[in-house]
Amino acid sequence: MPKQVDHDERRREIGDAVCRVIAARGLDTVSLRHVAAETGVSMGRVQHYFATKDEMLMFAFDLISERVEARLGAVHSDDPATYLRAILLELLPLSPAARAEAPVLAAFLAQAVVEPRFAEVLRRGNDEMVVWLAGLIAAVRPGGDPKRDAAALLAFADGLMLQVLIGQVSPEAAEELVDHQLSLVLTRSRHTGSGTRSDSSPARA
Amino acid sequence: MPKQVDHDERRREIGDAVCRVIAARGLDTVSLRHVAAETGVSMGRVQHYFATKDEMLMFAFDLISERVEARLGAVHSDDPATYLRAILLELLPLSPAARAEAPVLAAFLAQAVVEPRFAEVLRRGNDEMVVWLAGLIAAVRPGGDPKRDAAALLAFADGLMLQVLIGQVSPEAAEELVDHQLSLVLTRSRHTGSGTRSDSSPARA
DNA sequence: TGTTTTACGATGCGTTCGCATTGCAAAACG
DNA sequence: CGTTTTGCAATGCGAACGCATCGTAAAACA
Repeated sequence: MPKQVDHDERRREIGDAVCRVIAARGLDTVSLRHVAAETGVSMGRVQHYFATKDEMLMFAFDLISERVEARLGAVHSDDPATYLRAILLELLPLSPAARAEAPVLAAFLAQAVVEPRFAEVLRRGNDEMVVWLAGLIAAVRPGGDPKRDAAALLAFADGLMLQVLIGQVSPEAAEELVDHQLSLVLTRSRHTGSGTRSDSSPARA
Repeated sequence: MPKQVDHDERRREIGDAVCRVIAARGLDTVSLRHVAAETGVSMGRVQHYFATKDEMLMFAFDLISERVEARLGAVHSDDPATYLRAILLELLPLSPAARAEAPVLAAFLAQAVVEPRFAEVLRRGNDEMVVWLAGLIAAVRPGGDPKRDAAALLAFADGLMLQVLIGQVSPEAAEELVDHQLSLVLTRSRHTGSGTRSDSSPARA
């Protein structure tokens, strides 16, 4: 046999190329030939490490998921409010690493709308995030409904990520929006009731 | 010539089929043949009304954009807070119409990340929304930074739309989150400062 | 050292794609 | 009423696709 090769390492190389293709031109432009070219190897090699295109895409999905997770896990702070802020900012395409990964996440997020297999993985990750963030929120501001606040913050962060990606919101503005949103969530929100309804009309025409 | 036909009507029929294909199986599965089959006509007809696939997709994009706009325009209320709430809820896949359009929007949103032509249109629509919502916010709660609040609400709504689409958040929970978020934004937020920073450490590891 | 096994490059196959071309029935128009 | 124009179906073409197959250089193993 030829030189013993690190199987997982090779797979990561190819998976990384898949992510680059997705980030540069979209999930639908991923083909075995493009990925091979991006990796700088032959198509046969790609096929050697992935039986099907689908398996390759799933691997790439797991790969960026792990990377985002690692990036989030590397965030630390003793102060829960600072910690929370740092985590939210890490979800946005602000750092070079996040800027590289966010378009890939966005592509898989959209694909999850029509492919339940992706959606399931995303839901699991999001559920973990809700629990995590809720703990931090409760530490900063006891009482209220920390899980609800966490879910709202995550929706906000996801939407903001996309807005930054399409150039709707600048990185600086995004950071300011995060700070503002955090100040809203962390300062009060004691009540558990339904919120804002200020009259009883059906509000639709 | 054969029976005079309403050109725009035919184009809308086909564009509608494009949206259905996108919603059911994703933007990348759109092909002239699939669209023709979905419309129940021959491929030649599709080609007769759209010179290129790209033109067809752009038309479909404009089509759902107009529909969402129409849906938002149909919302009315005398009370600004109720009005604002109704608009935000209309952005979520809660009604049957919105449930049909949201997956299409999500697909184009993701495509906009790698195709600037889509991004530009989305940015314009979003800018209008910011101005619109900011006016309502200012009417409910004078002072503060209504444009910032509007931008934050839109990011929140976009993210929440996706979370509902992937089954992460139920429609009922989404409605409650909107109410909660509105109560946060509309009740106070007087300050203009940078927000939450609670210590001076860099917050990253 | 001979054998086997591994890691690939190369090539081919059947399908599907976007798009161009062609043909023709039918109705509007002179 | 014939001519022209329009609306479309049908078909063909080259490219790209995922995937299967085959061939082979090379290293681990006996």
